[in-house]
Amino acid sequence: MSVARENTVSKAKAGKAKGRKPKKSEVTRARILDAAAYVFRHKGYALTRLSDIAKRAKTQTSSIYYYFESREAIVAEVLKIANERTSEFVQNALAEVPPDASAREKITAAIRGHVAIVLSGDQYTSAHMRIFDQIPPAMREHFLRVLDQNAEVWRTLFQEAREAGEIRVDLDLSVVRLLLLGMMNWSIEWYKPGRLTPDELARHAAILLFEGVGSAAPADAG
Amino acid sequence: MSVARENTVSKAKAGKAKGRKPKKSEVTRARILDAAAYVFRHKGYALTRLSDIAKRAKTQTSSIYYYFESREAIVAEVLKIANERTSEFVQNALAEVPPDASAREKITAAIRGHVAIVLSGDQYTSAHMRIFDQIPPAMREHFLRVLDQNAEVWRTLFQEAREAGEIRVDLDLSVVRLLLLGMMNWSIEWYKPGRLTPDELARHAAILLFEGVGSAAPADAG
DNA sequence: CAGAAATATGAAAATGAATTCAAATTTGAA
DNA sequence: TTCAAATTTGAATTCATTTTCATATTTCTG
Repeated sequence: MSVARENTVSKAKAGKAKGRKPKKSEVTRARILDAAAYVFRHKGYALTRLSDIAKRAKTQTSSIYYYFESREAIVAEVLKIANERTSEFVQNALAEVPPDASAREKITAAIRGHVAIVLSGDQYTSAHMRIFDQIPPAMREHFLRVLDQNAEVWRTLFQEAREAGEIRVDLDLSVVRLLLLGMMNWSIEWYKPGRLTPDELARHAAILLFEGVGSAAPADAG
Repeated sequence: MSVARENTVSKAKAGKAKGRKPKKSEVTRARILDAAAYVFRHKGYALTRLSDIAKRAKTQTSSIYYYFESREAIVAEVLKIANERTSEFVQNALAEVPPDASAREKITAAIRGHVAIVLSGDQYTSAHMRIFDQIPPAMREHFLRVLDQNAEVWRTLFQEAREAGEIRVDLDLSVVRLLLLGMMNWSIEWYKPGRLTPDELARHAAILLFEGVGSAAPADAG
């Protein structure tokens, strides 16, 4: 029932390296990014001050400029990392289902992965959801393209499902995919940890997607 | 099958009055609000300048202060109107279904109403979606309460549906309701007029909700 | 442990926008 | 037509924040 995966989020890796000792500047840079993600997540783009970020990163506002060109550069980096993580989570979840699984099983796994990261409390992902449509147009443009690339996995999954006859033919695949993404992404607006686990939410979403809420209910809508 | 009603959105009514000649100041105030909604919708909260609003309303930045206390006061008014309209649309859609209709039919109608306003291009509603989580915490707090009140209609509908045995019992009603709202609200992020009508999108959402994509398409599906 | 490179700092400058205000203009009622 | 009230205006003011910069401190290497 539960997903065994080690799909967890760690601190921003300072430097691409695996075992190399991180340079001090890399650590600081990562600390600033973590702080930025946190503040952006909680305050939104408009209300976030460089000084808020500096405070949380235990440094000076002016020090930030040693690591980043500008405020925008920080935002861009946060969004980039968020995208990487989201895509990673979905990939990991997918990697766990056996290759011969049905398309429906794969999609269900992907849903669990996506919901997991969205609701993980990961600051980067949360920040992304929160600030995406607050950023300057040019940057938005850029990340829309990134987003669209990441959507490719989903497109493929739904395509497979249709070919396997698992999706009724009077529905538009794109619309279905986007509605599903909507359910999942919007959940960050209302989800509060405690009453409901992400996996349980994912189960609901999968049921809505594939079976609908009608039990053996009277379909008679005359 | 289609929404026969004249569920349309008009310019901000200047003054509560029905037939009274609108005072000039009321007209101007409404023009500023319309402009504000438009700019907020397109630029988001952070990037909207009072001067943008003024320009679009064909007035001066400083003139705005004759009508509104502050920037915040404008935002608050825009959100208030948006909430009124959304709730109105859903109510209207509901008013059309015969009282003895099944809960499922009512919910389907409500979905059409909600999607209709969300995708209507109405500046107020769009602005609401766009800026809601960018506004200052206190205001957010306030409007969350308003939102929750408006959600009451939906709660009631789902409750009815469950009592009528139209919703399988292993699902949490709140979760289902919120996932549905998510599908619909998120659609503003990706919907582009043209390829797909709001009614068609609503149909997809209703199918996901009640039947899922896996079911066979009914032979005679309108 | 010296000296260079890397990093951090606080103060000052630059920016950009919201808001205030006193005065000018327009409106509408008598 | 007149005059008070309503509305508009542009110029200051205020304010908060980003960014720059010259200098100080720390870290790392040899």
